[in-house]
Amino acid sequence: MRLVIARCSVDYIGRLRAHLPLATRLLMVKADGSVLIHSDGGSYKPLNWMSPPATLHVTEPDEDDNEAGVAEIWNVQHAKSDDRLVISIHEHLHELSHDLGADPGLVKDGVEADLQRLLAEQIHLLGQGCTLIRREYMTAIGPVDILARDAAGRTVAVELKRRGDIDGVEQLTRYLELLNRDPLLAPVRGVFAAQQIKPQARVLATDRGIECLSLDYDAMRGVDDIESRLF
Amino acid sequence: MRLVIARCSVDYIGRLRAHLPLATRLLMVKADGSVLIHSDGGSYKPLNWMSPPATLHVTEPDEDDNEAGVAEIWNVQHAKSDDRLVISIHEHLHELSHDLGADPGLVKDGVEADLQRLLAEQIHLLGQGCTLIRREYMTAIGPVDILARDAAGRTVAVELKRRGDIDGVEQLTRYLELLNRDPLLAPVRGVFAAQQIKPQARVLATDRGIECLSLDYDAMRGVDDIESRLF
DNA sequence: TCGTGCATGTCGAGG
DNA sequence: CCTCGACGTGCACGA
Repeated sequence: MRLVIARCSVDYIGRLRAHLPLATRLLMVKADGSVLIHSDGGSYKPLNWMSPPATLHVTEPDEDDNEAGVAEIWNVQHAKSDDRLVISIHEHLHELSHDLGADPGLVKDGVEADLQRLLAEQIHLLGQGCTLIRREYMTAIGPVDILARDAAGRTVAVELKRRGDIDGVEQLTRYLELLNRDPLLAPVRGVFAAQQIKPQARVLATDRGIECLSLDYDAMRGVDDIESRLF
Repeated sequence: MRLVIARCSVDYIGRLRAHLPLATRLLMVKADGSVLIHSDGGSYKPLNWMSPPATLHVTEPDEDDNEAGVAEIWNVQHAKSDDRLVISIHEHLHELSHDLGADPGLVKDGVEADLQRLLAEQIHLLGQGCTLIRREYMTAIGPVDILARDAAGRTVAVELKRRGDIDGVEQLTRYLELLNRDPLLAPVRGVFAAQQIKPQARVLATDRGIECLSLDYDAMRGVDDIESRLF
């Protein structure tokens, strides 16, 4: 990785066009040829960037550029598209290079997949006597997160979200509409399950006869840990 | 901005939990307290990060940490939530600080507005004899991208997307429902226009009697260029 | 390789 | 403040 602090202007030409006026910024060149241009604020998104794989080609400024104070031009060309980044460097302030090597990568815990696994294992949270039919039950308009059968033998379709919002209720509504056309499954109950369910989503779900289920992830993981320790 | 190359491990506890095993990485501390942890690959998204506003508090390692080889611990606490990043620094390899100042920001040119302008200008793409009523036709629930009249005199509501997926069909459905209550406009045809339309969105649209229209942006821009050259 | 859905999404506009 | 929609979305996973 190569880090350069420089006064520069930047132009991106590709899926759209974008321009950064002259200012002091951090240029980060990664081992795979990707380039990030960061300011001293904002979130993790760079002001501008080039995705890998890309190649960096440094050229001398032409007469006009030279007159404008450009010392060096970086042409960053994406390897698989016409996307191009042109960095006009006016002043080179700092430089630092270091080989970081490969990274072991991030280990995540608590994304929707974890929540789905836990709910499938603790399917009784849907109600006494519920049994799992399957996770990721495929339909023409996408997979239903969890399909189960309740104590009375009715099919239950579960839409699972980390944060329950209106669009999640819409999604479940579409699934229910489709599933209820299948005589082997109908009638199908809907359950909207999430760690947090927004009031508006709860109102909409209730209005459509969809049950809301708040999930306590820490408690569910606690149960999972205890079960794991038994084996 | 402060840049540190260090051998470190990282733990994030917040909306989820995430862990980065010990490795050499770039730590970027911005002026607003945000922190980014980058490896030497991947795209612009850091391995882990803390959004602003946040505060960095450096503490000495306790006995266990010391034994494990930790030299220094960075506690990064988000100012408005419980999100927390703990960076255990084993080895400090490089350091570089520089005040970048405020950035003038990115100037973007021509994205979604272009597609809408082009379709309005080439309204015949909706079908022979179509005429434009207006762009951004306002309704109580938001603006319809394009409203037109077809050769048979029927109103046509167009929802325009760069990438057409189910959400766009839902949006157009809401507009059609509303527009069809207006006796001056009803009956209103729906056209879902996008550069690419996903199969599931196409299924849903067709099921609801909404026509799908794939747009060739390059061709449309080409026509635009030719027309421009005539004047 | 391509398509699909999630994301600690981020970001900006508008009510 | 919150909601909604766009994004050069990125990203992992499955067909």
